[in-house]
Amino acid sequence: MSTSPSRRFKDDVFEQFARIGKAVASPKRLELLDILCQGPRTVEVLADQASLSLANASQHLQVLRAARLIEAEKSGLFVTYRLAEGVEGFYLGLRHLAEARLAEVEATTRAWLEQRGAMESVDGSELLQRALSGDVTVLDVRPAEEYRAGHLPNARSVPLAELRSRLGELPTDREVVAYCRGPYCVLAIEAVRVLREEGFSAVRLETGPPDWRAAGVPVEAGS
Amino acid sequence: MSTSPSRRFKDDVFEQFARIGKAVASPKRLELLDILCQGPRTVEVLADQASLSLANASQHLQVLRAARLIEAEKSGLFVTYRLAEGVEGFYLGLRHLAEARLAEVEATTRAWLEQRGAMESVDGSELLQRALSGDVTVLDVRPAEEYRAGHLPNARSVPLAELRSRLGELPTDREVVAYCRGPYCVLAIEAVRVLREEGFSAVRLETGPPDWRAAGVPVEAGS
DNA sequence: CGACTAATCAAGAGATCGGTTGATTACATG
DNA sequence: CATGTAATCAACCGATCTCTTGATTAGTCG
Repeated sequence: MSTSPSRRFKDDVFEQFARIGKAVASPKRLELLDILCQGPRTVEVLADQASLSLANASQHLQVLRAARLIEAEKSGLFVTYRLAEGVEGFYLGLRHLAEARLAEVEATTRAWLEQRGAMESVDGSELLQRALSGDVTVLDVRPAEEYRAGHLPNARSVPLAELRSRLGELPTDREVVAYCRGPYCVLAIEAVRVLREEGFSAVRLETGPPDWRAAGVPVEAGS
Repeated sequence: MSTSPSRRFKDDVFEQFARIGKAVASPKRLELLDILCQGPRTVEVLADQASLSLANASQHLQVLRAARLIEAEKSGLFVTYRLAEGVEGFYLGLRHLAEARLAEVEATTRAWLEQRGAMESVDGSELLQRALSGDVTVLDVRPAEEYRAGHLPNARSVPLAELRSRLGELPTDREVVAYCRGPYCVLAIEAVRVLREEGFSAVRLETGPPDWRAAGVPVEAGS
């Protein structure tokens, strides 16, 4: 059976589209994209954060690069990968679609949060407004370096690892809002747990820098 | 080696996200989504338009359904599939990303169009404005049934199959704008070729109903 | 009820994908 | 130039995916 030329054309086109699809068909590659939404990273860091072997991470990154979703830049001994133009928006769109349509995502997160005893879910945008307003203490509990790369205007950097030892710095009469990398990062969840243990009134802001950028919320850089 | 609970959580979450990715990792499934952007269809029609065997189409549709991208409704002997909420936007986003980032898509289309001798590429949005303004003849060359489901305000339905025999209906002193299902549908390309052969000044509008809906362009229904 | 049809199910062959391991390349540094 | 390190390449196995074929399930109609 012979194929019509227009069929061949369509097959070609959709084959191309599917390259993007195939690139985001693997959980690990999605996780790499998620990490890269935070900013450029070297292969080693990516492999570490995504719990992959170096070789495996490198392979996944090359798949993403072949689909033009990320770009590589070699400087000296290190290769730094960054998201390509327009990919952050696409990834967030995929995530939102998954959250909206797959009840399982909600179920998984709920299960995790409940197990950590942190379930009161404050309305996200309202909480973000309060964080921006300045009448709560806003904590950025990511590693200091990530804080430097971009953070909420009046957030102070207190990496989770240092939180316990720096509790004295925090005013005890104000509510504390903690955030980290986004909805599926666990740093802020842990931070809130610690803060509550120590008697603070703390809540978690579920969104992170990528979400804010996409929504046009101002994100400061530097210390 | 034991995995930390937070690693397990992340793995679960990204596994869920990847369900969406896997669903759009196949060219055939993307084509099915593309067709469904035009409106609900039965399995048989989908199989036919995508050049798939019935069983194969059914399988692909079930993959899409498992990812909650489409919904099925059985009425009598037929099962009608439709896009789920928010999926059209996601699909268009994927397509735009592919067009923007994969030079190969551009190359494929260009090759096809050149071969058909139809390469002058008029600016899309400007052409759409002219089509809406009413001072050109606008032809919807899709099957009549699809015209009825939604079309540009002052377009008239002239299915490609009937075009040659109905050329007399068209004013000869005005430019003709023909459109079909979208950028990767070949009906309008063929229509423009025919029209030019017959002495008309004709151009193709590359966008289609899904694009217009996404852009907020009014789309009328009925005859 | 029996014939017919839309759609799905089930099983299998072949291709593709994912991750591991060990070697190799490319660059920096003493 | 020898050494060390970031990253990639190459080969391989098991798992998953795709499509085909043939049987099966639901629903319609005479």
